[in-house]
Amino acid sequence: MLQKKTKYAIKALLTLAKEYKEQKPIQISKIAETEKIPRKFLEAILLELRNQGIVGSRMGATGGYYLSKHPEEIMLSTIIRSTGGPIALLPCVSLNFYESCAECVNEETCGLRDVVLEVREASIKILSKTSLADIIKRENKLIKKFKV
Amino acid sequence: MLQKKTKYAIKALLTLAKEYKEQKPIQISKIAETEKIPRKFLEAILLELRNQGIVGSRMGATGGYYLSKHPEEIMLSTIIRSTGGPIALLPCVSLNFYESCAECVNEETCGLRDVVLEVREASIKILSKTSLADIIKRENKLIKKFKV
DNA sequence: CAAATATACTATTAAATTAGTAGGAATTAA
DNA sequence: TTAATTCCTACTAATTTAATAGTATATTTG
Ligand code: FES
Ligand code: FES
Repeated sequence: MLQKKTKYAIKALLTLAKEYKEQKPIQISKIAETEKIPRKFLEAILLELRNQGIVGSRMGATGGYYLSKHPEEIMLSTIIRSTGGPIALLPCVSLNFYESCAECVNEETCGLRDVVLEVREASIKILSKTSLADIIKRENKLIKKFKV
Repeated sequence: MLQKKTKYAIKALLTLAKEYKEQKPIQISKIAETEKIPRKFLEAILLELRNQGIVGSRMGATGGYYLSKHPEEIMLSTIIRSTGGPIALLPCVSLNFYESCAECVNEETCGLRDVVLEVREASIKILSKTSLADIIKRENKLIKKFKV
């Protein structure tokens, strides 16, 4: 399961993506309101995303946050990882949060690891080809579909 | 990420699968020892698996636990679910642990949900076709491969 | 039947993670 | 200079996960 933090991050970035125009900042409070995210929590999340280079910011009055890349270049897998969420089901197959399995004698010959590796590949395949722009596209398609 | 509980469950069931012979019980303490699982914790896990119908048990001296089905019939997806682990990345796409997304206005038109749904399908496809017997087979293949 | 050896069950406790908050410093526009 | 905004550090609260304790109940065996 993704943490709330990760879900909030995705939602916040989607808001930025929807009004994307290079370097044009949007305020935390506005994002918090439209996405129903606790203001202070969102502040911390955006700060983290900034330190990861996913968003940029401008301080002071009329300041705020903006995407540091085009919405088509920001992938779901990147967002999940940047907010501390491992994608793999077990630490022994995680690229970015690797940890060896204490109880398993030998990783190389672990049958469970072998399966879980396959699941990770399948998940990453989808998550790393889906950008913020793609999510918005999907949304529009769904809206059309349900309006009929 | 799978919980330790889930990983312990899988490991324990693999031990039972490796010595599978209908109704032949193996003791908790033996499993705990070979898989390095805290004894009392494993006791609780096996009890839960029994209540889910995945294993059977016999009380008293010479008692213990045994698989209630053939190792080929016990799927990874079933074990994960039985130990409380949702497979989906978000509760709104979980079959067995469904919960609506508080902040999302409309599930039907949510683009994020749409992606996450796809990830779930991909994961379940693998997990629900992989049985305990399959894991053991994979293990043997890997052992062969690395022995050469 | 009694002793030994298992699981069954209930109730806690401990540890770790996640979620959220508080408050002031620094920065910028007007 | 003032108002609006992000930056940053340090907490606190809530929830979930991991693990333990202790007693009851069942079964085998001498
Ligand atoms: S090595 Fe990670 S599950 Fe065995
Ligand atoms: S409905 Fe679950 S993410 Fe939007």
